[in-house]
Amino acid sequence: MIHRNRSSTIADVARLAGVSIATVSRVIKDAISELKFVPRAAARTLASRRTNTIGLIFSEIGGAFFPLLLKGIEAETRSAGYELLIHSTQAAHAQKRRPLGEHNTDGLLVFTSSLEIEELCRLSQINFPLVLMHQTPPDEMNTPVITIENKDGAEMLVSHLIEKHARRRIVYMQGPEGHEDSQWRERGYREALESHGISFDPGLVVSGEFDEEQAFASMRQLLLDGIEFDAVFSGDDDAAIGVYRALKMANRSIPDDVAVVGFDDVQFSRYISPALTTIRAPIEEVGREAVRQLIHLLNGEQAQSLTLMRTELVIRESCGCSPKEVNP
Amino acid sequence: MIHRNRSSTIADVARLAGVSIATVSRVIKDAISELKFVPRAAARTLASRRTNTIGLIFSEIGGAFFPLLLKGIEAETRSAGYELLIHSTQAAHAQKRRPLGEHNTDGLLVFTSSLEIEELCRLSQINFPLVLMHQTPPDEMNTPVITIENKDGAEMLVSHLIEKHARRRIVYMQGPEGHEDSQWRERGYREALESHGISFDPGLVVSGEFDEEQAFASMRQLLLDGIEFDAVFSGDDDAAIGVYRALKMANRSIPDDVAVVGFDDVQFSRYISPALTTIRAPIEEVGREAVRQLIHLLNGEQAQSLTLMRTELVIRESCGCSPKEVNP
DNA sequence: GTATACTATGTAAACGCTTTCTGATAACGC
DNA sequence: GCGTTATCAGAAAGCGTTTACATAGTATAC
Repeated sequence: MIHRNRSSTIADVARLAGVSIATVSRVIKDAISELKFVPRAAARTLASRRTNTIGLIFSEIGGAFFPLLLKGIEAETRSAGYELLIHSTQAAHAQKRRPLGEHNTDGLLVFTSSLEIEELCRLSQINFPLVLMHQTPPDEMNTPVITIENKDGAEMLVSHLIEKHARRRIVYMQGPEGHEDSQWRERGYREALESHGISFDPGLVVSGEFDEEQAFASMRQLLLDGIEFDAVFSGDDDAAIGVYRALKMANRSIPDDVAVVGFDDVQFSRYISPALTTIRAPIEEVGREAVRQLIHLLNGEQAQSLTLMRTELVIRESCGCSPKEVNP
Repeated sequence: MIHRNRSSTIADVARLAGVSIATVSRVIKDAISELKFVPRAAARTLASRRTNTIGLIFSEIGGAFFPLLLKGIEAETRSAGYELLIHSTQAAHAQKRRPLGEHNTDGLLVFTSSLEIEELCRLSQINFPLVLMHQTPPDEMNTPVITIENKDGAEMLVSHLIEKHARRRIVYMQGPEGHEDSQWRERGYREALESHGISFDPGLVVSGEFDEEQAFASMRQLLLDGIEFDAVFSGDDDAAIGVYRALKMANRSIPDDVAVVGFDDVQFSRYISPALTTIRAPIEEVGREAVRQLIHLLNGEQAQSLTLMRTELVIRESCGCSPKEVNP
């Protein structure tokens, strides 16, 4: 704020109104618009010990997933009267930068594993308000978590492939190592197989990293290796794009030769060809709910320790269902 | 030679301990990390009169456009050592909320018309560092602007439709009223027509609002009205989706009956069917550059008053070119 | 060996607001 | 009428840093 030239302070307002500074601080009603007075956030923060700001820590802003989450978070944060400071821990995890924390926010929203576990513990220990999204905290930490029904969703999806489309050799394209969403989805996948009497084949689990390119590469390899399969459960929709590309390149028809399903239902999923059958995750709502829980914490109220959002099967064409059954 | 027993400097300690000064210095650092000391941002801000924070004002976080822009902005902001405070002026424009400004940021990035013109002027008058994206400032304001070659892009696109695919009745689906990108694109559209001896028909300009639904509705109407056309230049890629839907519903083949082209080249553009021919706008780079210019301003240096980013024609299938010519 | 320039260190004054405290005045009960 | 309590301004004490200033100590030059 170097460039402010003689902008009015609370003292100016007090003088104009003929009252004390304290009065102005209390009764910030009149005289303010007169001088276009805007309280200096830093001074306020320093005195009141509240930043009035919520921090969001995220890993990758790129994907199709992020805008949905952010939209929910932004809207809810705003309507609660808070500011939003965002921080992405892209690539250089080792960056020296001081992360968001007690010094500049009232509370933190943390997505997946975008924050080192030790920093998480530190914040938790000093009782700093924290809400996790799509990540279970270590046992000793009692931090609210918002996540989605990954297992149920995956199970629905895979069961659909088995029951409606008679698929038996279903590839699971998993996400990044240790990614919780991916682990739960795999569990759902396995349970669906099991409950339909299909034995689990580790050779059908490949790495997709929730990333188009990686998914493409893994799919190519699978095809080159001559592994047989009649369906692919792509860990998320982004990876499904890579799967599509690899299959088309190999002249395998989707869904006739290989049925493909995704997870998340991001914007493009309905537009790709064939339209992707997937699981709709209430991503925006996850964001909103996370903020709500954090606000509870900020107000000293109790927060719900686990919020599990329902997921929903969205049937389109890539599983083998016909376009007619599809609603746009 | 220590005359008195006082005055132990870091060098004395070092000498006495038989280690280097650097070692002693490191000990101090250790003490800091030992106490997990993190300077309070507010106090720092108050004393130094710098927030070390850049503000971003945006209107709609939803679209496919936003993540790209944000990614560039976030990365560059971070690498310059600043924090990022984001604020969206969605829907309720009249919200009482105090916007980002002198009180909590060092400078502001403003996208399109997401900030009222009078607030813009106010900030400009108090010499507050400001950078505009995709929006020309009022004359008296000397604020740096980053924008893209909208006109050139549009002209390339339309010329391609005319020259390569012999289209003559080309619909322009414009963006929101007063949206600068849209205005320039229309100008490019008109110039392309003119330079090919095609007269401009106002009846072929319809409203798409850069929005899928609105584009869908306008397209339906056009079809119902029986207006003849053999191509559609959709103001942006989001709207192109709506155009696709309306045309498919009316059983018009893309690109045989109607060629469709978009603008922006967002993530899904290459995946929809047929793959969308469009203009690649360096959105992420716009974000980066905007931050760079703002940093210049913050450092008291001169900033470039206008940065015009080149756009590039991306030919896919929706214009009528064959898939073979396409690179993935 | 002294004068001078320079550096490191300590001290104290902002920074602009919130909040607690204090005294004065008003309202109230008996 | 007096004493007690509620009400309300104004005064003043922070809030946790930076920074300007003063001071002491050290190196450099003659």
